[in-house]
Amino acid sequence: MTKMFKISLPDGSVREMAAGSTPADVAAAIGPGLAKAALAARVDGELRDLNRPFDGDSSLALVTARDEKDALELFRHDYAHVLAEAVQNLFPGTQITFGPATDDGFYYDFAPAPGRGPFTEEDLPEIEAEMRKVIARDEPLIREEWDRGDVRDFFESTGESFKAEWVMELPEGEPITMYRSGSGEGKWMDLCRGPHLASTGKLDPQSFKLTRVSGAYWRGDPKNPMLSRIYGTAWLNKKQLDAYLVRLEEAAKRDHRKIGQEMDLFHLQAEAHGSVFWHPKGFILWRQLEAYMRRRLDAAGYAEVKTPQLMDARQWERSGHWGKYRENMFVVPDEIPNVDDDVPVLAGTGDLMALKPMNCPAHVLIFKQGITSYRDLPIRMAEFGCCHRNEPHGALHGILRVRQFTQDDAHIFCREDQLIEEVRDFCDLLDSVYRELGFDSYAIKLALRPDKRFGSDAMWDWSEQSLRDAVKAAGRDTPEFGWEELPGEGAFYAPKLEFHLTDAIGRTWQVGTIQTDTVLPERLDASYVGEDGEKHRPVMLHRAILGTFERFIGILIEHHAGKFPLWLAPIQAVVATIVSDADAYALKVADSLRQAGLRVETDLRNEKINYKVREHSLAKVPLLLVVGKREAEEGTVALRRLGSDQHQQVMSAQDVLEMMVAEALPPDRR
RNA sequence: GCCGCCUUAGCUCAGUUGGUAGAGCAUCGCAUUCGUAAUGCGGGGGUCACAGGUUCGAGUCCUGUAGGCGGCACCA
Repeated sequence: MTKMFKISLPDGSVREMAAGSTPADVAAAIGPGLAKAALAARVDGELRDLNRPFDGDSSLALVTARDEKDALELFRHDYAHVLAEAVQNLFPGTQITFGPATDDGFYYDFAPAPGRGPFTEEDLPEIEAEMRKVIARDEPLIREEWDRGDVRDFFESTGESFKAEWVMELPEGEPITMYRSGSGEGKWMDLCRGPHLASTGKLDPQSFKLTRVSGAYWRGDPKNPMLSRIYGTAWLNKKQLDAYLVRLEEAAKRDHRKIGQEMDLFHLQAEAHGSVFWHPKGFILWRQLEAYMRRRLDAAGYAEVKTPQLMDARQWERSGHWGKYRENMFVVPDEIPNVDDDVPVLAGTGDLMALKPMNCPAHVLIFKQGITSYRDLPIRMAEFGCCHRNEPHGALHGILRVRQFTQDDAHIFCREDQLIEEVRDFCDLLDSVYRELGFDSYAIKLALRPDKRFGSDAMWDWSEQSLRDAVKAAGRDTPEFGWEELPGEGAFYAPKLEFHLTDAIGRTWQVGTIQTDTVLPERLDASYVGEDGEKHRPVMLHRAILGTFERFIGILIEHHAGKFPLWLAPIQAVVATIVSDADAYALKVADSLRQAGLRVETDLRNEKINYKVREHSLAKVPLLLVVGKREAEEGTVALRRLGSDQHQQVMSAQDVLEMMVAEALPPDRR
């Protein structure tokens, strides 16, 4: 008698199925519609192939396109598989490596065939066409379990050295899954954990698009060969794909680099590679933000300082930066000989100085002046510190990643027993600042000890745990905050809590941070006198909320798409005339607004009002005050808000002034 | 730093198989005084990123350099 398995379904019903049967059989037994719609199966919670037989009594949930998250993941993974097959069909000798699903699609990394360079964008249409052929052939994807050594032998025989290398690092003894496309011998094989759809024909040939190519190191290590990566995007249907492409185009319009130029906020140029030229309008954003942060820090018990740009290299040696951070530092000679001669710019000797890449050592030096009692702690020392870091050139990105930047930095010197509370207070302050600046959501990560580091493992254990505890105490170690731990990503002196915001096209950027450091106080011999009269080491918390003005303003520009709230807007209002008869009145109105501290310009040009409205709207000026003969006679203005097409509101000049003054208050002053 | 692509007027972009650079917007001048997203006419503006090379001739082909863009790696 055939052995039967009990398969329980989500609706609570149980089906008896013969051993050897599969989720596909269950779907077929329920109905042809479901059999057709089923993409994969969740068996006891694990996502599996539809045609993989049950191991025993199981719970089963069939996955269809309605389970959007699972379905997308399956489709994207399968597109990657089809991409690899298509590439090998077209370019024999190309080696396959890895090809996962991503947040918006998939990619696959290839080692180009000997004599052939990396793929270029010109190759993509041909590859897409071949992918559609593979889909049209509706090749079954068959899961097979292989022995590890057999997999290696197979890939060595087919010249797939990357796959052969990788498989030997998988755990020994466990069965390895291989997927075979098509039926007969010699069909396409890939080493893959799966699961996959039942066949390539389950994919929609119109719902994916290959988007770009790039280089990527084999296994992410620069010492390894560079592979050629092909990216694609894939969605459940063509409509979703099109919507995604439109969304990308829309997002590109918010790009801070584009808006920065359009609104004349800043520029970058090769002669100051990686440093920002702030134009008057852009610097208004900076000044507003700086004044806001200064008020918030004052209120939170910080004391502001200013420290040197350049310090003797020996000081950086003591702090450890010279040893661990040297390649990122700009070093300058203290003396240049023969200055009267026509010497090359770089001919320098004598002592070396370095531009500060961080403010922390200088703050420790201030801390060390005089004697600090335990009663003085915590000391919260803040600086809007301008730092220089010689970043890898390929890493620079608009004003989000630059070589000269100003941090809203501070260091909190405290006792161990004060640490949790300080971290928690910081998290609260940061949360309040982000919300006031319009960011309701952000992600929190804990970056753990890197390979290149100072300090004992015990110190790191303690530092990491203290940050973990503080986040837990603040109730922020939840998925809602994108909480995760990142092994190996900490600074060389301390683990970091990282606070991330997202740019227009969905890339995330670290902005805020707090780091528990016991290394630097030790290296620079900072101490306080405790209750017991003995010297003790303070804990040093490195922290920033905006991170840097450059990056934060860049994100702020993208977040608002250049349409800033009134308190930040570089030009808050333009008084525009309809006819020259109103010129004197327009100047008077503008002047009274300026006297009230508002940033106002006038537009008295001999142009039609339509033209002026269009121009100032495109310039994203929040308020347009239109005045003609009528307004001049009645002492009013016709107010038009950015984005409120057609609507205008006639108000007395005095009312507009009062309204604007109230609305232009920074969020902490309301 | 690594891989691919890109660099033409202030901005956005055309420029056929190599034959000596063009549009729109902006700017300047003139006219127009007009009620909520482009008034008309005219003028000026370019070592085609930079440096070499091939060629009778290079914006166009080749090499190198510097930036930029998208990734990788690195990191606020």
